[in-house]
Amino acid sequence: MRDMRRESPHTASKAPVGPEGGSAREAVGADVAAFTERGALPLPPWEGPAILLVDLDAFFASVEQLDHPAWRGKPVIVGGDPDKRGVVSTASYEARPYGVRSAMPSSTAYRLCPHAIWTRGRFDRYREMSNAIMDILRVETPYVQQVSIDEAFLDVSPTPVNREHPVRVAQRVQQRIEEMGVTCSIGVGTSKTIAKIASDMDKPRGLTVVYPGGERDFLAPLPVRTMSGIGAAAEEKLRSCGIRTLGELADADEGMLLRVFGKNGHVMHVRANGGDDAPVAQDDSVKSVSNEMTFAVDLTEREEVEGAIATIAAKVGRRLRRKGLRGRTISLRVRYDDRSVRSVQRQLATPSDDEFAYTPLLYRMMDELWRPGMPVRLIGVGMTGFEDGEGVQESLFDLAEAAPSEDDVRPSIPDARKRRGLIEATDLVKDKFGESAVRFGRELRGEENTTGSASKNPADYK
DNA sequence: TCTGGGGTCCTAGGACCC
DNA sequence: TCTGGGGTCCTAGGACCC
Repeated sequence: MRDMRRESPHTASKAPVGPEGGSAREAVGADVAAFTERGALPLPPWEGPAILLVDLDAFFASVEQLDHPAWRGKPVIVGGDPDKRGVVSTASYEARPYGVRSAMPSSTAYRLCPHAIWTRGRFDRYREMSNAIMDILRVETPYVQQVSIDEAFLDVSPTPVNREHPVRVAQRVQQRIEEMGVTCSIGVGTSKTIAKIASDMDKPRGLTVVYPGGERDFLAPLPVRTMSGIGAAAEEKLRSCGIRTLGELADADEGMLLRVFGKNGHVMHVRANGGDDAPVAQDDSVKSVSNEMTFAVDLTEREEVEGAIATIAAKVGRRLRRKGLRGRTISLRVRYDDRSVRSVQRQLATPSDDEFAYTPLLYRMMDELWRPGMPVRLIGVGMTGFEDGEGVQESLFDLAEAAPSEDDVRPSIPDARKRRGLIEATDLVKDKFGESAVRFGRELRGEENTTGSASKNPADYK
């Protein structure tokens, strides 16, 4: 692992600076071996807010290496099949010198590193590990915002009650996580923006600290793309305005940024100046649930498409029920073989978690997206519009009493009751024997034509 | 045999109401 | 009859993140 880090493109010449202009890594020690020896050294005082971003290193691959000792020290790739339009979810640090990266097509990764150990991933296991690690973080502070399966912000600002130095907290967190069998990189700063960027500076097992007052100098030389929220499109627009670094962004005219980027122009400007004051959020409620399927071979027949919709709709329904959520808005997304995407959404008369209720509506929505002779590459089904107090259950009686509407998909009372019983029974079977144990008529037969990959989204493991 | 899947948030236009 | 705003909801699409 240590050798790999020297090969990382991020580490060279990017040591962050503190108020005295020195390297924070000098003051702090960048790895566990160093900080356990130097742990007693006095640290420069910390005034004001302190945010940590904890990022688990090559998380999925690291869990696989933890669970398979024979895989340790070897290139491990978690991702979809190379011959089925899959992509790399995570590459272990041993695979990265070959050029393998996240989000790369698996076929490319296979060419670069044919001897790598491949696995589709075990997401329940990653979820379990992630939850255990998040519990460790919550021992340090209740102010933990999990942003994905392998990342979380912590607000560890010193208070009159707890004056512990934020860097000491970060060192302890790093050690506790290593005791779990995986490693992490941590950024420490006065805002989420700074902590996030700092955490990316030194991986794996890095600890990068930007002291209060050092924000602008830290950010100024970095390319704009480094900052979260600036992607390919914004980078290109900024470049056409002559802005390439965060320093140039910080000095840019705010009026111009507002004209070009709207509300986001202000946010970008503030953040580039080190002024981000976004709180570590406590709200982690789920806002949408969706499933997508990319087909290894494009679909051309309407019947195949409806079969796929039924399969995906059933997955969404099952996840909604598991979470105790019912949504008011159903959406259908189609990607064609030219990669163009079209989508439609509809309001349901009654919030639903029941695929038998909304699948016929999805078929009608498909009529609007259907392009005869245009092969279908991907289909997605999503539900949004959950009630505020999520998980509130409606009785079957309420379900049948609600006012009818044009797109009403509700059954009669006896139908609803029978169906609910059927759904609960199949959910139980699927809990016990797995997702493919029970299939209904319209659902796709087998998984052979789908491509698998890994999600790091928080909603997927709550 | 290039380019997944799960999310969040924003925008812009239209409908509708007051 | 023509003219306005503002507010909210809905819809489609897109940028962005891990």
